[in-house]
Amino acid sequence: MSTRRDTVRRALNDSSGFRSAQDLYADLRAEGSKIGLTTVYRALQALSDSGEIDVLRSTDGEAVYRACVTDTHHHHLVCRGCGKAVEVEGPAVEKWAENVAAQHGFHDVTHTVEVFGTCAACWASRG
Amino acid sequence: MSTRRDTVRRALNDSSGFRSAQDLYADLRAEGSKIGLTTVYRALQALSDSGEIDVLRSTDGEAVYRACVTDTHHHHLVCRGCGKAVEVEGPAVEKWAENVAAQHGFHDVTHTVEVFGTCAACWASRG
DNA sequence: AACTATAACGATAACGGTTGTCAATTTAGT
DNA sequence: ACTAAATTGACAACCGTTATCGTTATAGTT
Ligand SMILES: [Zn+2]
Ligand SMILES: [Zn+2]
Ligand SMILES: [Zn+2]
Ligand SMILES: [Zn+2]
Repeated sequence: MSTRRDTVRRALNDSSGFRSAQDLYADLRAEGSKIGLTTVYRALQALSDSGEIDVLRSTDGEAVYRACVTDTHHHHLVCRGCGKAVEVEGPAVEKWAENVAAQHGFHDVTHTVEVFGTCAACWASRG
Repeated sequence: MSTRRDTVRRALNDSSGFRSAQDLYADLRAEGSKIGLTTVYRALQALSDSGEIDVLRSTDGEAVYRACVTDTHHHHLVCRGCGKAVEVEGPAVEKWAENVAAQHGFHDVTHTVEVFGTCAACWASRG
């Protein structure tokens, strides 16, 4: 198994929120690593493909990644201020998605559900 | 009010699914319009800013737009094959999102919820 | 209608995130 | 050690989007 991939995974583990490839690249270079940007992208791709990390698109189209603790299906509550993310489950949402798809005759259904807000800390420090 | 903006809005109305800026540009040029790509982007931006159309990010990061019939808060059931989209409501989801955010002390909450699948027509024609 | 000020337009260049290329380096197997 | 295969990283290419800027259409005034 690749050393670089482990490096990227560890860097991602060190963060509590979603990070972009370029974020992680900057972090690693800042701590002295000689890793290349291409390798960071490749590692994230591989980790994402194998389901080890979660990926979603930020509002401006950038791909952001997270090493989640939960290994079952879940969603995220993300702070707009600091980027911190909480893993959440929603049985009601899962049911609803299946039902609404079935009602309209859709098959092979997936869904994306993300909740955004301002966390307590950011809310307090903003006045 | 701008003529070009109306042109883009009409082109979008003619489609039942989400379309990208480049899709719409291709459509309009194909039907003889001399519109420029920049203008299509500008029109979509303006329509999106004024809330007249919905925008979301496709899985590969491209921005896609739709002229929705419903003018209240809603979500979408989108066909992966033909792009057709159905507007759906989910009171259960709205409740859940609010609750989960409140539980974790988050304020000023929004959410994105999209359901993807293969519609009946695409499912039948695919075997 | 003619003139002017203002806004809209479109070709092109620039931008930013991402992916492809390929030679160099590292790793794994013998 | 020696070799074959995989990994790496600098660089260029790609693609969607945005900024620039000279041109054109629109609206208001005389
Ligand atoms: Zn926060
Ligand atoms: Zn789910
Ligand atoms: Zn379909
Ligand atoms: Zn909603």
